[in-house]
Amino acid sequence: MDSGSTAGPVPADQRNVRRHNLGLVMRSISVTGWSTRARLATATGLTKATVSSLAGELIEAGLLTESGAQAKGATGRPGSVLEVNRQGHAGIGLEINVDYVAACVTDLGHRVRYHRVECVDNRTEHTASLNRLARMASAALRAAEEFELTPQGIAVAVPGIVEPERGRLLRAPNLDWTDLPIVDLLAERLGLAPTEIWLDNEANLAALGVLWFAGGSAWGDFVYVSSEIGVGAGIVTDGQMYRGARGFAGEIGHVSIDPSGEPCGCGGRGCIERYCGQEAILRSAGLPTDTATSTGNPDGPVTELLAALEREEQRAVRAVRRAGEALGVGLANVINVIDPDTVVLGGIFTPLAPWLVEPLTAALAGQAIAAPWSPPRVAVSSLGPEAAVRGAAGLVIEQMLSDPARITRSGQGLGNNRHV
Amino acid sequence: MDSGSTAGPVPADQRNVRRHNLGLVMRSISVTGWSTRARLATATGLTKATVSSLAGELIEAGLLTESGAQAKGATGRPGSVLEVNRQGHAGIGLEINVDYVAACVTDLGHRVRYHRVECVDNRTEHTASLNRLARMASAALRAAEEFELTPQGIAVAVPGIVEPERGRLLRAPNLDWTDLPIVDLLAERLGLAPTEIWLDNEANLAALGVLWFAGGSAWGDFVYVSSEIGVGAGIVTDGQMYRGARGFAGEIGHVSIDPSGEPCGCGGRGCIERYCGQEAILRSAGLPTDTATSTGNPDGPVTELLAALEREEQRAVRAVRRAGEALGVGLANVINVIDPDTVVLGGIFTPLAPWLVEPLTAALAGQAIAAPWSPPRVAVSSLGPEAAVRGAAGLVIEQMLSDPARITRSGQGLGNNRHV
DNA sequence: GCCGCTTAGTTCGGCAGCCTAACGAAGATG
DNA sequence: CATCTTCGTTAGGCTGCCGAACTAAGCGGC
Repeated sequence: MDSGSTAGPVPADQRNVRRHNLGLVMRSISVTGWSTRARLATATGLTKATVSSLAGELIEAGLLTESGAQAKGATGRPGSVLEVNRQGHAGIGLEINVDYVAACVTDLGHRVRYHRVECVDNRTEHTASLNRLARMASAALRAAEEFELTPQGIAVAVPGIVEPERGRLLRAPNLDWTDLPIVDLLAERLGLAPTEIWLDNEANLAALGVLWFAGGSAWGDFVYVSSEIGVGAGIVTDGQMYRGARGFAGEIGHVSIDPSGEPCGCGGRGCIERYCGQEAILRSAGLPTDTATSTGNPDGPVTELLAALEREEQRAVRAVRRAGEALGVGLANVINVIDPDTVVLGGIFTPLAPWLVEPLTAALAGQAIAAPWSPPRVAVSSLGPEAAVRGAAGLVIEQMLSDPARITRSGQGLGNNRHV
Repeated sequence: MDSGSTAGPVPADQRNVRRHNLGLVMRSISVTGWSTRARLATATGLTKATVSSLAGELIEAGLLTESGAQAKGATGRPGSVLEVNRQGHAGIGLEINVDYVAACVTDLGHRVRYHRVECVDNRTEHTASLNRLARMASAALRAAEEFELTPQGIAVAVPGIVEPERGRLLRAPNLDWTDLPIVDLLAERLGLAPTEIWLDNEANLAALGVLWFAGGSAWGDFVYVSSEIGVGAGIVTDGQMYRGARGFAGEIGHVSIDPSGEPCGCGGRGCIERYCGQEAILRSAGLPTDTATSTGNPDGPVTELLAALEREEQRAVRAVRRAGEALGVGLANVINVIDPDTVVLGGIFTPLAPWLVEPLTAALAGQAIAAPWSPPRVAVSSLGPEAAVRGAAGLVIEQMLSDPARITRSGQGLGNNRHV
């Protein structure tokens, strides 16, 4: 939860150079999985001498491991292999959503080592939900310990509008929660410092999850759109999340595609959510909309919808096609404004994609201004509803990758600040 | 036109530190107008020793001037005043728009030293327009020389979609120009290297113009929306332009507010431009839409519209109010997606603001999701149609401010590369 | 008018961190 | 076993920031 933001202009000195280059080496290894000092030198543009020094520091900090020599056979001395240390640090991701709570543990190699989901309706008193979340967090921390991983932070995804600097949830319409200092409440329950816990919007973190865990870097700048109970989007530019001035960016669910349309709970009319939200699709398909145990639940109404689609029931197919069309119209507007390379569909859009994509693409082609000579790419996330928790855990991991110096300096592991 | 973009990850060394700190000092002086070494040290967080060294280099490069001592009277030795050098380097801005061509010269202090507009219809063969533009550029260069300013670059604003890296105009619907290598064509006519000329979208540069020449830094992240013949927007985040993956960001004119609305030339339906463009407003006000000599022309139809509004003619007032409402509905969607602090109105919206803002604000309040607890601010640019040329000239200036090292190193002034 | 006080700017030595160059290490090849 | 190639380390040099000491310049008190 450390601000990390631009606290005004700041002078640079050699430490910045070091920090930058440590991150550079870490990143470079992270994308290819492994490397050697010589390879790193050519990949990063640094000299062998400097890479040696940087690598030494990263190994010291437990971020890299040196694992024997490179496969022999080639001419010349074989390099010694450097890998991201998968036995060292870890990130913890948590998620509260309308109808489930989830936790996961990820190692520095972006491997998911632990993952739990509990289906439960959180549209009630928030205390119970937070207690449950704290229990799951504790379990995840214990699991990490069993794997001999030292967690370096916790990130929490929530389906609402957030003030990341202060760790507050401002408003979650679909949970009916308002103005909750989630980071503080959770820190207290876990006995951790609030600076060790981050909070962000579910769609934003899901976008990052897709970026880091589903090959999203190949998509360039992209908009991740997902539907669960609500419809949200996360915008990724230049490998970074675009959060907007106050962190409200990506509220695509309440983009209007028909100003004279049906009124929405947000006060507006004709919001995308009214056409493409889970409930809207189910209703228009003539299926029950009992969302209490839907998304994560194999017996939920989404499963029923999928079954109906498989059976080619016309009402279901038409409902999904209409949703795709509406989404396309709304997304075209988004594309005209932010010009992404790709649109990525997630959440329940992932399983619905076979029926959704064609009408969506058609609508995009009609309205997106750049469409004629560079039509927007449409991709489907393979993560489905897991994207957000993974993104949360990934956030912690990525902080280590891009600023390894933090670990180099600070004491190791979560919760150590208590004793200072 | 130098790419400057991220050519992959790049190693950092002490030179980066120097570059950063040179920029820091330059920026710091630029915002306050003047400073002293001691003040700079506290303002930037650098030490006096370092600031001294940096200032020396900047003076050497002609970016700063040292002008006598600070006003006496206070206790202690008075500092010696450092100012941005207004007699040194300059930026040249050019603009081609539908019904005029403009040029301006700006000094390092963001002062406009020269400004010319010629009203002319450019919706014809582009050769004539480019010839005219080159003539105006030459005149501006001569003017700079007369002021003893050395131009460091030229930036060109065009009303269309652009590939900034290659300096090509891809498509300008309102000019009916397609795929023109404007930078190359202009460089040839002026005998300059293409790397000394930048090209960008008119709305983007206008947004920067507003940021740098009309106190826009107080607005935080903002969306600048202007209407001339078309309706365009520029998005400024963190003091920088948001260009999107391919530079098409901000094409707000073709955001749709009614998917069953009137068809638009872009292929879509119900585009904002059909409601808030200059022609649309004039037509719905029952005025002639002869745009050949409108925006820059005191006898043009916009002047007539303003006169009608002053006379409180109902048809004109209703037309503008309807435009404001439509713009509000469209902007609400934009705000929900990119969450700016402020919306800034420019172009012909500037004079229309007294009649436009109220219905616009009302529409925003109804549909923007964050409106209830932090309503979007609406501001009006004082620059009107001059914003884009100024932004273009400012772009050159800002490059010098944020990376003074470029000048420190390179030969002085435009066109010197010819002789290398 | 001299002396001390305060603030400004410079000089100098120290240190971090990158670079170049040279060198030892480890395997392949003949 | 000598030679070749590539890898990684070590030593020395340079850039650039910092801290501290020093000089500069104005003010005010006696």
